[in-house]
Amino acid sequence: MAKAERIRIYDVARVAGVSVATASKALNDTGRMTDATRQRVKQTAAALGFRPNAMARALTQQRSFTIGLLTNDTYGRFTLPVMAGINEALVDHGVSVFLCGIEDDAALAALHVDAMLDKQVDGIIATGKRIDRRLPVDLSGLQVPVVYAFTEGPDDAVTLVSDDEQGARQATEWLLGRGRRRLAHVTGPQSFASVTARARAFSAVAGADAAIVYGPWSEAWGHEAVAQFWSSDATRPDAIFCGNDQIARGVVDALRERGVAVPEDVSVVGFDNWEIVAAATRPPLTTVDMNLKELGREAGRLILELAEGKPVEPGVRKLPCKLVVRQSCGGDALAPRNKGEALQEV
Amino acid sequence: MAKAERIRIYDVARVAGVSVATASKALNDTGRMTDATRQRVKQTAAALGFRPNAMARALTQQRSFTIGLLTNDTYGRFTLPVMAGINEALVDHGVSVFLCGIEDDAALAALHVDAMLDKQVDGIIATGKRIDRRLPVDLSGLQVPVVYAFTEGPDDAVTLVSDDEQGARQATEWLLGRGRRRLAHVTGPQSFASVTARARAFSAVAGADAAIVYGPWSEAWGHEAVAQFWSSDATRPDAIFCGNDQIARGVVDALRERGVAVPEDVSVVGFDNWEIVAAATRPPLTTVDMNLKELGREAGRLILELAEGKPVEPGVRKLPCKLVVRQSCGGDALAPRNKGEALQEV
DNA sequence: GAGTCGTGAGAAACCGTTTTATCAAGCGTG
DNA sequence: CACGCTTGATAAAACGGTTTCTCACGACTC
Repeated sequence: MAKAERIRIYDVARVAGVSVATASKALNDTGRMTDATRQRVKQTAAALGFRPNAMARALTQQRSFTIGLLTNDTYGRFTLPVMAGINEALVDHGVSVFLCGIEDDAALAALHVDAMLDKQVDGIIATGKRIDRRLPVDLSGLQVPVVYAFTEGPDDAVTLVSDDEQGARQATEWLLGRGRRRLAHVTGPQSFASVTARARAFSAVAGADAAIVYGPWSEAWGHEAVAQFWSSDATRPDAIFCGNDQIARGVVDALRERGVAVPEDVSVVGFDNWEIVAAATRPPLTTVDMNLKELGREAGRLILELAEGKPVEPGVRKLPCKLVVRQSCGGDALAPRNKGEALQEV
Repeated sequence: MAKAERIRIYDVARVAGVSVATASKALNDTGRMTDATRQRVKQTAAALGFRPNAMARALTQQRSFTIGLLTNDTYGRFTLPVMAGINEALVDHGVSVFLCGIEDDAALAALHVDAMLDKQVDGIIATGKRIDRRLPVDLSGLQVPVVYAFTEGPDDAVTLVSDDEQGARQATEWLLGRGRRRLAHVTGPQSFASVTARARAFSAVAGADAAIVYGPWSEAWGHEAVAQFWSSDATRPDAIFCGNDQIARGVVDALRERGVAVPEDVSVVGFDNWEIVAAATRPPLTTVDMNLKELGREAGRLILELAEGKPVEPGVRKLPCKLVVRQSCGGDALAPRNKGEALQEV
């Protein structure tokens, strides 16, 4: 099969019996001409299967319909849904995404950014695996707009993060709503901004005397925390809100091994809604979903507006989390309003 | 800070006191000129911070230094390492990657492919979550080269897959090498080509009478399989080779709950080396790594050669797996030669 | 019937680079 | 000293579109 020569606007013009200029204007719905002419050109183009060369187009217009996505999460559970959301928001506008994984390597990052700039991207979205860390590259002062999603940016930048406090509040209120009264919070290292934000919200709702313990983001830490709590009758909670799903899984496993029934004796809530962990836990975890895909969609929308020159208010935008109810807290009679939707997404 | 105008080759030429043509040739090490002139132009370009406009360049040359990556794995554990490998192979050549997630949606796929073609990609790499399924889009007869990685392509295509049989053989031999004699294989649905390939290799090494049971790819199935085996004294194996790490984790958990010691009483091997599962299992899993990153690197190298017009032999290339030794089989006195390297990558 | 105006369409310039064709100068040669 | 050859450098033509500017023509006005 011979490689079909790609047909150019020149061909369309010739076949339709008009000039190249007229053809261009007809196809872009610009300029003035008879409606008949416009239709004729369009039909000819369709018949010939004409597709404009995006390179040539980008050269004259100031848009390449291309954006760059920079991440240092190669490419873990946080970046993945964010990417999916970005793509979803942009595909309808004919915008393609350059994916660049930079492994906390400043030189590699600079290399990728230069390559993007050379390729005339209309904007750059920076994303990472941690909300309170910056990528190892300076994106300020670039000639293209930048949006930061799930990673820290300069103060005057457009930044999107999930609302950790709101998510933690919702989880805690849910536990209280199920009649639990002795709440505990088992979470990650205090050096994470997310950890302190969630802990703050937990304290505000559960009361200042509710226990909070910090440790690594691992299943093993979940086991250890349970061991600590159950070492004395006085410290045993009837509900445990965990900083992520891995810790929650460790907690649930440890409780089962001790003969403590989940959710009958103790309710457990996780954080992240990491399907593979949350759904495999026995019983499956009720957990907080950070809505990362929606965060990605929003990032896509914003970078698009910026690329089109529309003004976007700089600052940090917090997007709400939602609780996904499974079985680790018991029946769902008191499920929050968004429950149905949440389960659907699972 | 005023947006600095991007400087063009025209500026370089003017400052260096040469024509645009000379400047172009100087910078690309083509054409003929005094070495002094060439150096002067290069220094001027460097001093001015000149970066060529990739769009303009792509218009004249026949290369855009851009490739498209199509995946229906949005974007799970298989595509991720493959992508990382591809990027790694291409970044040094100044090639950027368009990432397109198509959710088994033929219309979306066609949309993305058209967008890629419009953007003059130099090639397309198709990848997926399953080695024996095709993407819902026909990539044959395109005017750009295509490489299939971890997904099925046409017979006359360039295809890269991991060597399931070799991986399974290595795992099985490893169990025999540790003195185990009653081997069993707990794996996924028989409808997967990977499953039958691994089972075939397992049988060949462990003997035709070694048990093989098929089920879903889940932890729960691991539990259930153990229950079946332990229902009778006659059927209890002393080593279990699992079809993936999730099943293996279910098996290990089930054994522990029954008071069967791993690895003392029973050795367990997984498949996939999915860090998050393999490392969190107690004890951590010895498992087969499909070397997906290397597979991605190879895909990158191949698409590059094809884009440069070099001939590449079509057909299926199988890349070897390697065993990653952790603790679920006991000490590592008999570790295979690649053990050191394997552990390093963990 | 001459002047004005709105309208449809095309010629040409342009985007930023590469590449081809051309050309002037220098240099040895017969 | 005229001739051909090599060499360094440039002008100009691509590449495939968009956009600005110009123009011819018919209708309308007075």
